[in-house]
Amino acid sequence: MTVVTRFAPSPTGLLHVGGVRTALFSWLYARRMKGKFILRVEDTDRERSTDEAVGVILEGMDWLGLKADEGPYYQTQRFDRYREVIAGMLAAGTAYHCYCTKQELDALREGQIARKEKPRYTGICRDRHQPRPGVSPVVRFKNPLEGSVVVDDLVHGAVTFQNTELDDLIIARSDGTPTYNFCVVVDDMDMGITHVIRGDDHLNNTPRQMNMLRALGAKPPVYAHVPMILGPDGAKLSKRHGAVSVLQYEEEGFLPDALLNYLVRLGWSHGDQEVFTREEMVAAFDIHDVNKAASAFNPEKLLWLNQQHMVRAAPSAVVPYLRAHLKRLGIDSSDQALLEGVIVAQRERAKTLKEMAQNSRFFFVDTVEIDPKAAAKHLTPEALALLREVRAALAGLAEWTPVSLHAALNDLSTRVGAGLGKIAQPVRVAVTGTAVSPPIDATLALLGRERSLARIDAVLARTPA
RNA sequence: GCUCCCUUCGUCUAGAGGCCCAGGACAUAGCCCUCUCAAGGCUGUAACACGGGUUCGAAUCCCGUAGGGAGCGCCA
Repeated sequence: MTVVTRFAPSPTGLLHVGGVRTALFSWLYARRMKGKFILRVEDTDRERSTDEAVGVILEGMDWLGLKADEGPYYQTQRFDRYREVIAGMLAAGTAYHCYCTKQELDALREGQIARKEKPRYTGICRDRHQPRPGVSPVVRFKNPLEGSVVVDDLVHGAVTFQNTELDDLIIARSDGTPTYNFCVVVDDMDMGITHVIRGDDHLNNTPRQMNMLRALGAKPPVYAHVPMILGPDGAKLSKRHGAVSVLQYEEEGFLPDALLNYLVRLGWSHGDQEVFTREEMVAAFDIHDVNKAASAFNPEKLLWLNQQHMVRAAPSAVVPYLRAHLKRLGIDSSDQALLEGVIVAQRERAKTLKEMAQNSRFFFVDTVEIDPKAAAKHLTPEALALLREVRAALAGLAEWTPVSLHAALNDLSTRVGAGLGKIAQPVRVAVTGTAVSPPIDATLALLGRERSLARIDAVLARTPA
């Protein structure tokens, strides 16, 4: 049997890391089992669904590289099918029209709550076959009155629910539109979903869905309810607690593989391994190994992983991402060799691509502005004197490579009896404008002879100190 | 209120009765390396929610308690 999984977000809010992780688990499981992964947009709530949210879902999945084998399907385009199924259920007697009014239901519910009972529909209309004038009915599913339902969950194990705890849920509103729990059932059935991987907030809905599936003569899929992701403070992820659009992580300079790597390790592990390539994740992932408990999102570890991925990835693979971030700073470079060189030089001192781009401006602009603080500290009269020596030593270099530059600076250091630090800092400030940069030999090499000497000259000429 | 789920260092986790006076990772502290900043290396601080059982022996099994979460909508 081929495994078919699905990711079924509703576009009523933004796609955040919680959703991304369930999408990732579904995607990984499908890849691992050589199955199929389907994207389905659950937009039956016409009121709250927005095109913007749909856009974020599509763009987000695309950025993450979680490619769907089928879809996106939209529930709003399947209304005819839902209506057909409902008609069939009404004919078969597994569903019935309910003429209770909202007011009556509210009163019923309030009474139950007042009596400290579980609020539920009591099935008044099960046997009322007569329409009530002026009331357009909803359609309810006729849930079994006895027995129990066992969800054999891949994460939680067997979970048993008594049918007496379940009531007859509405599957079609009075305006005829189908409701969520029903659409899910029809879709999962029609699309041949074999494994439903979703947030454990849906565990309580599962027995009803299984009952409906059985009423429709379909075999329920295997379920895996994965725990939720909490905010860094352990509170539920909400708009106030870091529940930002997944696209924000792109803007902040994260590599998609790093985010995925971070997310997969929330609730899942593979020995002591922390860093996974996408391929390694696919090879090692098993939904059976997912934990039951919710986990808190830790931004610091994400940052660390992002750097790990920047360091381990092939520089050429990082180039497009760095370019995108440089572009945001108004820098448009297509110098592949320079970009790769910058990545290698900077990746050990940046946690994000955004940070890397910011710290690398000086490699791409014509002239640099000298940070006054750095100048005050490192461009003292003595330092300028040394800088003049450096200028002379470098100007005569036959070749301009990290090795030759390093040798030249070392020679100068012993010749004038000053530590390398005394020599490197003024040069660094002169060519980068700041007191922080990659090793000075690597920096000079990447910058090239022309620009390096020009910047040193500019500083020497700048202040007639 | 009822039903269901969850509970190992600050955080993510390993652990499926003896290998655990609990291992790894992030963070944190110290040291080393060092041309800046990093990265890296080494060392340290730090956890089995609580209480009962079962057992020669429990983080691991059972039962409670406490705490957290979810569902109970003509929302998804």
